[in-house]
Amino acid sequence: MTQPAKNKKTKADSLPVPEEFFLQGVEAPGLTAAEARAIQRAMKDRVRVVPLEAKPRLVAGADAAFPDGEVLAVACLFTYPELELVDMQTAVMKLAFPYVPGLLSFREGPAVIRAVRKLKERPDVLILDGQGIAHPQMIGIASHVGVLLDMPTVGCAKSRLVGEFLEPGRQRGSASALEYKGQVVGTVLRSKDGVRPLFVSPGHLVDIQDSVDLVLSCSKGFRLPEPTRVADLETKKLKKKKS
DNA sequence: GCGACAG
DNA sequence: ATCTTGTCGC
Repeated sequence: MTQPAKNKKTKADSLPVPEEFFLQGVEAPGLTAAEARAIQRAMKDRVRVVPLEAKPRLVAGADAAFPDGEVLAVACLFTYPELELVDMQTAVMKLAFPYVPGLLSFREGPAVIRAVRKLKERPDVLILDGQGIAHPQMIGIASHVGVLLDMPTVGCAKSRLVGEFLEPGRQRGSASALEYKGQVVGTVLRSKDGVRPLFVSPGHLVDIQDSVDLVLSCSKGFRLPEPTRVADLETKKLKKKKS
């Protein structure tokens, strides 16, 4: 048996063991899109869509902004269901991955994870700006971050990435199924009368019903639920400060 | 080959 | 996401 002159081994071939996905995958600079997708395929089996284990007492929201060449993530912690802000943490990193539809977690994930880890208390559930399983590989940023943090997460995106749906009613609370490849992967939810609907899908350790209930119970008069809304506002304030 | 395409 | 003032609507 003749062996190839070169034992070419791509980063995708030498996939890290689960515990090392974060260090070797997500934070690896120079990662290619193909390698990122390989990591997603290897990680997707770890995503668990199950009912939330217990009623949450602490809910967090995270989002990111991009001050030239950097990723600035903010994580906000709230009591639930009161929704009182009790902590806020940030993380700044060099931008190491471009925006590629379907690979958002490799661009924002690292910073978001760092910010969440800095919170003084561990959230019972985390809401992220993006998709959960409503994703081409069933592992959007919410699922990806949830697996890496081993924490319940909910994806709450402002627009659609994949799937078909019927426009939900115009009243707050109206919802319709988001289907993709014959599966219901999420809910198109009207969080406020007359506004554009939100695309809610389970990230990790939560199910579709939990996701919708949480987003709705966290929405206080605005389109976005408080955790994500406040994190987004803060993200922009901090970015402005930098420039 | 032609669209679609989280943030 | 980001570049950007005023402006239409509830």
